Amino acid sequence: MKKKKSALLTEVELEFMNELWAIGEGTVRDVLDRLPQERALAYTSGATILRILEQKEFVTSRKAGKSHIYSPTLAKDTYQTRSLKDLSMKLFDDTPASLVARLVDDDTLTEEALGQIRALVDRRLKNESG
Amino acid sequence: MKKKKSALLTEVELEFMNELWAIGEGTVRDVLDRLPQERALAYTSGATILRILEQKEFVTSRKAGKSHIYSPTLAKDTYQTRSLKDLSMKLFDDTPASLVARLVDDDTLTEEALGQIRALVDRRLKNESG
DNA sequence: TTTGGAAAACCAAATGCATCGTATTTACTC
DNA sequence: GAGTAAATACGATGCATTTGGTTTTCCAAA
Repeated sequence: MKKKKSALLTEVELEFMNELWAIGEGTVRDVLDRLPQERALAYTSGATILRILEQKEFVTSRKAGKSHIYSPTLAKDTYQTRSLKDLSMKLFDDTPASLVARLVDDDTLTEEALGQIRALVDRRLKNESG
Repeated sequence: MKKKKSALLTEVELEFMNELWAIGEGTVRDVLDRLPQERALAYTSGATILRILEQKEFVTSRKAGKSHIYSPTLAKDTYQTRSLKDLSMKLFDDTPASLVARLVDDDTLTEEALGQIRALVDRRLKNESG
């Protein structure tokens, strides 16, 4: 009885979800129109992706006129957390600190970004409920 | 002429690379023996994965006796950075700070882990070459 | 030195999923 | 009812994962 829910989005699925998260909800056309110029997908391709997302329960749809309007069933935040957990588990021995260690070692990080990161951590530590 | 270097490991490839990184180098048998009990892959499956990794230039091999010995061509650190960059780009608007924000918002993070994270960031900020 | 066997390499493919599209049908609008 | 835009059905292609069957390679014993 292994309920091995995949839970993670594929590359193209994520591409579509990002647009849905940005606009809240939308039709196939809405999403397609938001993709970059050079990404010239056929209408049916977009429809297929959204249908698959619905099947995997990442989105739901409702009928409006002749179109379906799709909306995410999970918040982007939630999915971000899930992804980080997955990456941490697979590549960082399930140790979030070592993930951050690698991140802040990145030479291309700006000082500004570093400052922001410290501020975030500090704020969180202060707000810790005792 | 798009030279679309994939650059990222698949799930099983990563599983194998993790073992190679742990032991430095090894044969098909060496890697297979390190996988968890319940992961009962056929020998040929392991050999195939390593051959693909070699083809993608994530490992090289040398002959020793009748076996091949495989070793990584890139450090785990390097690949960690690459993965984080990819995740940050695809899911965090290319803003590492928001990635950390999500990470430290995770309720399951221990206070200890949070402290470690802050220490890392502080150390990095102090060591900034002026 | 030959040979027999074990371990590994090599080859070729089956399965399943992700991506993308064409052809066809359906459903509004005027 | 004609025209248009969306939905649905269906399938081609390619990659990831896994394996079985066959050949090669090396070692050790007769």
